[in-house]
Amino acid sequence: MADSDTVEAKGGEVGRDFIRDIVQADVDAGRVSGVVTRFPPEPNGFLHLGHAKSICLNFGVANEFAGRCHLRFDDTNPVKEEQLFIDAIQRDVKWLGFDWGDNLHHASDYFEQLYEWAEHLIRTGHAYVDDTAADQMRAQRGTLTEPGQNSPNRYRAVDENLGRFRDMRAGKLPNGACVLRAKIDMASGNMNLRDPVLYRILHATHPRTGNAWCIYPTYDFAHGQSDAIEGITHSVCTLEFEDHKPLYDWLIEHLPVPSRPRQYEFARLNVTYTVLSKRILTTLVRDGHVSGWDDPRMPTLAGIRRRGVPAAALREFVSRVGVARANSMVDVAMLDSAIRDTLNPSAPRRMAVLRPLKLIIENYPEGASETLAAIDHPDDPEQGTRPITFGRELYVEQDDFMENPPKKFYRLSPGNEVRLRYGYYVTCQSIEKDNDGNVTALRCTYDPQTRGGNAPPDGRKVKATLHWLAAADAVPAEIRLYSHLFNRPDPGADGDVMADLASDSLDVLTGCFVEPALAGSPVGEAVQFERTGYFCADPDGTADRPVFNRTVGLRDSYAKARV
RNA sequence: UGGGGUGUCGCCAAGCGGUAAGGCAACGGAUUUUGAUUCCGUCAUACGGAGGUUCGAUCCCUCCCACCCCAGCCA
Repeated sequence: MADSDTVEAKGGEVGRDFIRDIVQADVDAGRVSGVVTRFPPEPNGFLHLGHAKSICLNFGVANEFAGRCHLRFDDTNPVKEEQLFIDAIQRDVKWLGFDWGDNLHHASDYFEQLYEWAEHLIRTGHAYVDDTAADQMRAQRGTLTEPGQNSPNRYRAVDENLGRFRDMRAGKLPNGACVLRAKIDMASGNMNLRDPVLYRILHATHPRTGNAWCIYPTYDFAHGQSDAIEGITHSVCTLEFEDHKPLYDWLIEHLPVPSRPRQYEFARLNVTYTVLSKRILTTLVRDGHVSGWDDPRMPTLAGIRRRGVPAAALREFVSRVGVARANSMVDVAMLDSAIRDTLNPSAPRRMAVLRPLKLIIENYPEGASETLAAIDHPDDPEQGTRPITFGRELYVEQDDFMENPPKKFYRLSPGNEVRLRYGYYVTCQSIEKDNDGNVTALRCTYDPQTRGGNAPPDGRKVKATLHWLAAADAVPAEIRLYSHLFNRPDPGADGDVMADLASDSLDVLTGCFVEPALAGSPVGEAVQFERTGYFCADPDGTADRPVFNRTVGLRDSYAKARV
């Protein structure tokens, strides 16, 4: 894992938001003796950018108020959950820089207690077993504008309910035979209060409890009670659970739970050109549109990490986005900006040529070469320098040459002089072409008085400085360029998300060269390829053939002006 | 005449009755051996709309409009 720094180690100021204001007010008023939050993922997929917002919020608040944040797996639906996801989630939360300490919990840890509380509800007349078939139950629930109807089983005797519920637990009934329902109000305007299901029969193997259970609590019955058991003071979730709060509170009030947690909701994160829906991300992986959950184009923490984004950049992004209750769509440019701002101060500079064009220096002695010094970081002299080789045959970027340049093209063109960074001034004298008219090489001359890239005695200036590599020791590499997975800012707005999948989100360049210093780059460690972008080695690479991922490009005002 | 939310600059987002923070983007300009970085500067007489209360309203009230969520034995 490339990024092991923790939030504590980073320090930094945190913005204010309505959640923090509520917590602060509760602390000030003495309503809570300590702040306890929780991040409660269901282990049915990988964590993504949206989860990062929740993680930073929950762990962040706990840290700021010297409280604690639990990692709790909301594992109440065994048919969707897997150990693979449980492991990945823990890895990703740690990578993001947060530590739950001893507070790793699972809703499944509370199955026995939850079961007892379900019986409590039955005994107090607040819950009943309903044998109504699922489709009929749906019909009886009414619609958004019409009230529902009471189930014929609603007034079964307590003893009968208890016996039936125990039969459910004992495995005497098949899936779907019946459910346990809370007895609330079938006419409520809030659908969640129309006798919600608390338990269903699921003959399935659970990743943690195995076959110990064949009935499982629903989210509504498990979540608030788990919060109460753990002493959560502020149960923060996303807006779509707002309608569940009355049920959350109802259950807490009708059960002998040990504490009184409160639920608060914030708007989930949306980012342009990406999708943060577990259902769709799962489809992308399952149908092979990406190489896996950690494909660098994926908005998953695993994918983002593999692309080379440091955890600190994600935290910075989340902090810039803020926390509010208004649905919004954040410009992905904000993420790119946070990544650049995080990487720029420290990423070592290197040279790499993505699309090589041979450059031959006619007046440089054949067979000769020399070693020059390249600065590792222009703003951080502490990083020092590294030796680079200069010779008669070099590679420069195809984009840095134009035979017939437009007005503001400062780079190489016939007759034009440029600086080769840390090398020499060179002037293009002529070009070589193949039979198809493609430029195959540039023939140049160099000025020996500009060694190191310094201006010559006559004070001549050049308008461009190019990156380059000596053909003699350039290391062949594969470089993968990624762009948005979707080709519109609001994928799926027209209905079919898959129809908006971009066909060109992955660009694999195979004839690339990188400087020798890059040969053994540790996987995931950020470097800046000068004038190109931030990159990191991908695990797919080998010692003699490294593979690099572009994390994010550099700002390019020339490219922008060009279009 | 179902319930619950939200509407402040192109995109996020502060603001909590006293005269519109900040970030991203954009656009100028300076410095620059990365057309990068950095640095300066520009960018809401205006807070969904209409009324009202007030000396004064983005902040309070009323009505209206738009958008989001809810009818899983998913979370």
